[in-house]
Amino acid sequence: MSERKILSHEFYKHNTLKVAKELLGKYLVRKVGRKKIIGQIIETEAYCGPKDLACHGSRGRTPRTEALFGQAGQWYVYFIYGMYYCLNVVTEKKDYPSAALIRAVKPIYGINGSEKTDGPGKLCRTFKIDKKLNNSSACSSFSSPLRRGRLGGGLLWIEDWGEKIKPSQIKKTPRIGVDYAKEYKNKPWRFILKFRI
DNA sequence: TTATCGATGGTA
DNA sequence: ACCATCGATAAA
Repeated sequence: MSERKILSHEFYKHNTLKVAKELLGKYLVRKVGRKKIIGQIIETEAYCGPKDLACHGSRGRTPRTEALFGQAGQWYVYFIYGMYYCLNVVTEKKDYPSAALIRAVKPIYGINGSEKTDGPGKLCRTFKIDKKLNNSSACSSFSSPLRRGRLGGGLLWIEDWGEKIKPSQIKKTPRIGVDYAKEYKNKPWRFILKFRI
C-alpha cells in the first residue's frame, strides 16, 4: 500500500497541460466539519494563459479572476450560470493566468449514492465548494485560519495515492462550452481518464 | 438516443 | 448580454 501524499506547490507550478493530465487518478479530498469526502479525479481541462481565449485570464485581471493570477497550487473558484460553482487549481507562475478545471471525480468515500460528481457544477455541489474556498491553498491540509484556539483542518486538497496512469488511458477532446474561443475552441485540452481501454 | 430550452445571478 | 452548467422535456 502506497503512502498518501498531498500534492505540493511544486506539482502545480509546471505547464498547465502537463498538470491537467497528471491530476487524473489523483484524489480530491474535502473536509467539512469532521467529515471527509473523497473522489478520484477522472476529468480535467487546461486553461492556458493570457492568449488562450477560453481562459478567463485572457480578458485581463479583474476582481473575479484575481485568484487565477496567483500562485500555483491555490484554488480558483468561480460562480457560473446563476447557480453553479466551478473548481480550478492554479498552475504555472504567479501573475500568469492558468489553471486546471476539475470536471469530474469518481466517488470514493463519504458520498451518498444520490449525489452526483460527473460535472463541474455537480461536483462542487456534492463537495460543498463555493467562493469561500476561492484563493485558498490546495497544498496543505492545515491551511485554514485559526479557529477556537487551534488550527482547523485543511478544507480542500489533492492527494497522490501512488497510482500510475499510462498515456493510453487518457482520452483527449476539445473543451466543453467554449465555442466563443475562436482558434482555441478546438484545442484538445480536455482530459478524461479511461478505466477500460 | 440526441436536441433544445429555461433557470438564475454575477460579471463586465 | 454573456456565461468553463444542469435537468427537464421533446423529438426521433
